[in-house]
Amino acid sequence: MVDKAQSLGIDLISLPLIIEPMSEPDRAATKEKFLQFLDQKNLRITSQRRAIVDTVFSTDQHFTAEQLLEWAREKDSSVSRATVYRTLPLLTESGLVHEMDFGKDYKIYDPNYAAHPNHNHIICNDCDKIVEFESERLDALENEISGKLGFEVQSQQLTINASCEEMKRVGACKNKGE
Amino acid sequence: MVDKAQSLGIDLISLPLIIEPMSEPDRAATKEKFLQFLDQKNLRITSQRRAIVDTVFSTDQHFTAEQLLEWAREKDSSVSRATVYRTLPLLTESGLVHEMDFGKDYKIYDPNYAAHPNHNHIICNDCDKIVEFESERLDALENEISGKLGFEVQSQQLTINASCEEMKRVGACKNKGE
DNA sequence: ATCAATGCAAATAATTTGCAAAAAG
DNA sequence: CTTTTTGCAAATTATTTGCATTGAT
Repeated sequence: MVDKAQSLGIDLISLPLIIEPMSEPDRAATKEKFLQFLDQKNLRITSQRRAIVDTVFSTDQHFTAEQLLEWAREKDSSVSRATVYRTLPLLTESGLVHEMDFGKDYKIYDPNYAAHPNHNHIICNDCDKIVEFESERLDALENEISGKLGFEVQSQQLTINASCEEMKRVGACKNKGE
Repeated sequence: MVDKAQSLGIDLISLPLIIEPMSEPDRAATKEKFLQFLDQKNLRITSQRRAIVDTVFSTDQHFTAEQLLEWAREKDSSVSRATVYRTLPLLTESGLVHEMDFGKDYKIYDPNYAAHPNHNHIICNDCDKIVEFESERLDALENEISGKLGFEVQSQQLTINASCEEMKRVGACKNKGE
């Protein structure tokens, strides 16, 4: 996508981009990285961990701990809630999954940071849909601001709560129902 | 501060600004707004609510529910934890205090949104100090990005986790210990 | 064999809530 | 007086943890 746009002479720097879903090979490669991460820490690859990891990297969807438990149990019914909660910190520590808090009473996990380490979220207040996007201009501005204030950015999270313009015009959100 | 900079010909749009603490009169006016908010909802101004509200708008510091309880009890020892937890949603609903989640297991409340509705936070990983700043360029970029993606911004939160450059050079964080 | 990892069930901790008594208007 | 608000203590809920057992290497 980037190559195509560049060949067309489009100025990508000025474009905010909705991020593409990770491809299956990308997800498989990310899973492999996580297995290596476990190996480096001399952690064992149990059948339960394998079920959890397979689940996490089989989707580009956000998920909660409870959803992960449910999905992982479809692959291996012996997976317990405790093991899910013990595995999630390993996933976030590896940097391949990010933990997010959108003000609900549960955490949300995002497996798309491996491919898009600086992406951000717009949450539609009408349909609760979450759109992921990245913007190089935004990254640059954050670096500039932080530098002027005497800091160096290590990570950042921007969440924009928004309404669909469609909703206001037509009275219904085009994203509704997904 | 803004006027001074403008008279000097400084381009404020390009400057990220660390926000100034709210002045005592500003805080008093904000408290008044909240009392009006209670009145509009036909809610009673009890001695406990008065102690809580006096506490909240006597500072520009962030606080937790537990801290608010402790501080409010210094003004009125009859304030209970339940009343604090029942009053916090009123404060956030009024828009004069914002609830924030920085990944800890408790919420943090910020009374500075009345004066600076779009401000953001840089958290120093070395000393945990939180710096509040605002940037019109950032606001403009967020609006532009949202618009291109078909949304209209309603609110936003940007948190930058950063390290002090001072820390890296000198090995100690100049903000440490506050 | 050895030691990490598991499931279970109990523990934690922030926040919420039912209820009878107290207080605001 | 009437209705809201309170404190208390019990409940809730996501997450964490102790421990005896199981399983990976």
